[in-house]
Amino acid sequence: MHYWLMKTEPGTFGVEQLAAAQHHTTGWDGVRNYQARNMLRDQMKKGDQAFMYYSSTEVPGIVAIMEVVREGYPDPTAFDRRHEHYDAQSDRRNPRWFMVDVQLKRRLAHTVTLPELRAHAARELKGMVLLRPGNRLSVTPVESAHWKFILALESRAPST
DNA sequence: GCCAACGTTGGC
DNA sequence: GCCAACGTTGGC
Repeated sequence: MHYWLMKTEPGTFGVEQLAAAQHHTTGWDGVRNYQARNMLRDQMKKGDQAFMYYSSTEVPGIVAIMEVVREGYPDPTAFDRRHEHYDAQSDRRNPRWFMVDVQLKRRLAHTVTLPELRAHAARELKGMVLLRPGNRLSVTPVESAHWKFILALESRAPST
């Protein structure tokens, strides 16, 4: 089993919306970056776990755990002329963009914040892709040791 | 195939 | 709102 981190902006799609969705499940559509696309299409497997991460918010951080419940398939929003993620270069015969379905497993007891993660960037979370300078990938792999450590951070007192 | 210009991401 | 970092585009 592999672990991932998936970014979202709470104003666009937040954990409340995922919790309210049918079967607590949503298609993670709209990713328009080739590196992220490759992971969605080729690497993410049913049963993999993913952190839901809030970016572009007052306190960025990890808010929930999700599970991949459907493996990569073409992102239909790319075919929809009226959709903001429409891409004329993607067609059904040769789709360019892919997505997976994810299901909410649980919210974290409290947000594990970016500053909190950064505090461990030199040791326990060394090499974590999210923490690499200039990283902008919206889907990143998470090493299992890092995953476990972040869950241990969750059970500590919330940082301020 | 290089690389400058441009657009986007996302932390601060 | 600023801006650094990065990806993409397009002229040559």
